[in-house]
Formats: sequence, C-alpha cells, structure tokens
Amino acid sequence: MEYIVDNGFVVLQNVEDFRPELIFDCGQAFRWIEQADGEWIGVAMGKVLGVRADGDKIYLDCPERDYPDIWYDYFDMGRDYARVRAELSSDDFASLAAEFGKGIRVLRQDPWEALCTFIISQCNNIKRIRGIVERMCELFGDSVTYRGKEYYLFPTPERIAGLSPADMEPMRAGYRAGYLLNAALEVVAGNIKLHELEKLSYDEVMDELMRLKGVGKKVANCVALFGCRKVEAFPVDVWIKRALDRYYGGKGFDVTSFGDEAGIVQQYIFHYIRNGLEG
DNA sequence: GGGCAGGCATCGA
DNA sequence: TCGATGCCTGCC
Repeated sequence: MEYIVDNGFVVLQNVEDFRPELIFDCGQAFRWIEQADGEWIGVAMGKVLGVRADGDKIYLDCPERDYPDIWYDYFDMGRDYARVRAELSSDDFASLAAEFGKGIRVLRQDPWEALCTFIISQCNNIKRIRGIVERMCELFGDSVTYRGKEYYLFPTPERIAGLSPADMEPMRAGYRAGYLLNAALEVVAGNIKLHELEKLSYDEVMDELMRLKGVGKKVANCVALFGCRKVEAFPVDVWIKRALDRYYGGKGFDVTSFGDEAGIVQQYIFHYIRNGLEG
C-alpha cells in the first residue's frame, strides 16, 4: 500500500494498471463523471472523490486515512493486474482484449448500491441507467459537500424501504422500481444480509441474490462481481454472448477456462468488443 | 415513429 | 427445460 501525500493529495506512484477513463466508463459503476480538465469525480462508499491520472501517478483528492480505509479496497489495489493479463497469454482473443484494456480495474463497490444499479440496468442503456441512478440519489440520498459543491450519496435501504410506489415515480425507473422496493424491504427485514455475502462461496452468493425479485443470472453475476468480491463471477450479457459465440464457438464454452478471476477477463472482453473491434 | 437497450417473470408446450 | 411475451422509459 505504497503512497505519498503531496499537497493534500494521496499520490499512488508507479501504477501500471489504472486508467480512469477505462475504469469508470466500462459499465461497472454509474456515478463517475469526467470533468472538463480530465479529472474524474464520483460519489461512492459514502464519500465524494476526485481522481486524476498523470503518467504512472494517480492523484486522489481525499483525506489520507481514506486511502487505506476505503479507496485501496474500492480500487482493488491489492491485485496485480499485470499478472492477470500475463496469465491469459495462451488465449489469443483474451490476451488481445487484455492488452487493449490495460488500465481497467474491477471496482469493489458497496453491495447495496451494486444490487440497485444492476437491477436498474436490465433492458436499459448506460445513459438511462445513469439518469435513473442520479435521480434516485438526488431524491432520496443524503447530501454532502465536497469542495463547496453539493453531492448526493446513494440512498440507504432503510430510506428506500419507507417509500411508496408513487414516491418512486419521479425516478422514472419503470417496472424496475418495484424490484428496488422489494429488495430494500428484504434487506431491512434481514432476509438477505448483503455485507455477509462476500464470506460465502460464489454459488451461495448467486443463490441468495437470485431469491430477490427482478434478480436473475445476469444481474446476480454483476452484483457478485462488483459488490461481493466474487471475481470468478462472469456476467454474460448480449455483448459477451456474441463474443463467446464468435470466438469460442458458443454454447459449450466454459468460462472457468478463464481461471478463478474470470470476472476481470469479462471486463477486458466487454471493453474490447465495444471499443476495440471497429474497422 | 418504431425498434431497441448490458433481463426477468410468467406461461404454455 | 425451452421459447415466446409483456414490462416502463427514452434515445436513436
């Protein structure tokens, strides 16, 4: 956990795998926004954070203690992504994708936020997902001030559980609003313990999550990967399915061939097929 | 102005 | 177990 503090910034040095535009714009998190000067500002884990990359240095605008307490884990800094990429060398397609996506990291997000955002994601495009999530936070989240500007935290399950369907209409989440309300009620009732899930096996996590209405295999895999630290989770959406069909002969493909960190490979492939294959 | 977007639940074979 | 269908909404 090597870092220095420089002029109020936490500075990570000699970081090879950390490109904010890839991390924040590859569909795993929906609340990071690029500023005109290239800095990224996001709301996560109950905080607001500014992130700037300059060569192999990463500048985090946060109190020093927040790095070991929060952001080291959130940015998955304990994982050697160069090793993950190197281990794919026997797979031509995956290593191409990994090379193209060098700089991606899989964020370790709050499980409740991951659950809600990926419930919202179903049958939706990223732009609209972002809009719904943002309205959800502005309507029901607590406000915090950062550099003199107001931001809204992701609302707690308790707050959502107290809403009526009519209260949720301004979110414009459509039929997904009912799923969110149900999930909040289940969490508040203690019928699912989101923060305990990471201690369970991947299969157990999937079973628990899929008990919730509106949570099927795809959403559960996303929550397991991004919210419960299950890096073997491999969400298959229409894009990934097309890629597997095309490059691995489709149906019989066994994702465990990507190893026990298949979810990281999924992020590389997802980014590659959407941004790297044009022309 | 339809089709469609990083699914899911339900229903009928 | 599998395929078809409706679901809210809004951008293209």
